[in-house]
Amino acid sequence: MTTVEEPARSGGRIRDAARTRAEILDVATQEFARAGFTGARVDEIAARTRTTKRMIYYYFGGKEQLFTAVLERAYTVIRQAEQQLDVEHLDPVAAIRRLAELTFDHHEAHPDFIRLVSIEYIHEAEHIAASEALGAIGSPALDVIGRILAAGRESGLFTADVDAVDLHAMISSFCFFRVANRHTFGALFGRDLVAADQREHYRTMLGDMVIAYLTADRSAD
Amino acid sequence: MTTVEEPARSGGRIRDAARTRAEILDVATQEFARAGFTGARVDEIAARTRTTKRMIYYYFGGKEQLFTAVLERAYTVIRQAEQQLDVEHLDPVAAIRRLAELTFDHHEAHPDFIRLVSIEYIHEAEHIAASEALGAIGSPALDVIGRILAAGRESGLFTADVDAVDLHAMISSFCFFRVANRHTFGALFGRDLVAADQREHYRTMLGDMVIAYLTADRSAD
DNA sequence: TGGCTAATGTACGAACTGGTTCGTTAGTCA
DNA sequence: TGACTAACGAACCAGTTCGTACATTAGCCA
Repeated sequence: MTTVEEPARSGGRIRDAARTRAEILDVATQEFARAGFTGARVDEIAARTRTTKRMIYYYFGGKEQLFTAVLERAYTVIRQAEQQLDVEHLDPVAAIRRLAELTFDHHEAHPDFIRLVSIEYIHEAEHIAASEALGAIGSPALDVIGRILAAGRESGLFTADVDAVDLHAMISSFCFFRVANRHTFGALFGRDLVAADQREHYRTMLGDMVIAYLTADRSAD
Repeated sequence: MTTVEEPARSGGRIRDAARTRAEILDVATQEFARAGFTGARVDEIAARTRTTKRMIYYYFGGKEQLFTAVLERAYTVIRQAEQQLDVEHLDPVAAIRRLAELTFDHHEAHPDFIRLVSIEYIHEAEHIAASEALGAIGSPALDVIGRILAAGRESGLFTADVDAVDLHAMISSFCFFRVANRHTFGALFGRDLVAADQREHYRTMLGDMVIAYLTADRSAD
């Protein structure tokens, strides 16, 4: 989440539409992630900004559209990370593992993103549906996965018959759950899935799981 | 979720503490799942009940405690399902697959439960923490998993070095994600993870994944 | 340099919401 | 059978919350 820098306000009013907009988005992201859509307070967002509530309505139109804008930016960030992925020079096994680790790392580094997605689920993805930007964003990772899968199957290493979307779901589910259920799981089973000293353990576990699934001996089938 | 039956109200006031309490819980479960904790309206819950808001405060004390009670009952239901599990006569591979399928089926059959857990995560599990009942509920499934794992390792079938809690997390993550991200994932990737005609596909995929992980050839390690 | 507009700030209000106050009644038990 | 209490209902209240009407100003361009 790109954070707006903090230039000491030179007393009077500053006119900088881009900065004002970005600052509202930053604070709104935090507030929505903190309290959910309904729980988030427009006044609270305004108060933690160097501008006023009036500007939120001026730039975004309303609470609903503001949340949509927040989601759009959050998804853009993860898509950009995926785009920087460069694994196709690796052998299929290493490539998949690398890709899974990228997802793992991103989820861990962006708990706010996970919270926003959880919140959006409660609202049945209506804001995503309302956004043209998100409908067309696609997922670069999907193309990469598709190519790695094809290469792996061709070489005979991968035996599983999955497509890119399902494998992406499998990888995401593990990464998502670990963060999204950190507190509930912790309270119920007494284990912190995001504890720092367990990080490598779960990161390896994810890779092992995906590779085992893809390369399992299916001669008995 | 046990639903209260609907005896035609015989005109006057009926006094049935247990029924009133249960009815409030039923409606509250729906309302909280629908709109989240903050989004849920106490007045709305009362309106959809044959009693009044006054009774909610009479029996539960407040919105917060009502939500805690709703969570307690929801978790109790899944724990009961786990308790009825009878898989220890099966071989380890079949037993684990059976257990994974039970979790799969329960998550699919109880989307409201998934929503409640997601909502509780947004509130950092504070209601679970506030409930003595939930702190001690444990998970019968964990004991079962532990015994199956031990048997599988002893027979040499299972090569993975996981404990019951982590395997439970792995199974749950797949089942949880599929339901919890149904709408968001669908809107972004155009695939409904809970589509009826894909049910067997994902159910098999889960089992394959877990078994592959547990039985993977680790001789190269 | 003067005017024009995008950008900004202040103050307010109508509707809502969780929670409470006060009064009523059904059922039971001595 | 009468009194006592658990169970219930209606109306209300104080604080909050999204959204807006109105006033103002910075900065650019003719």
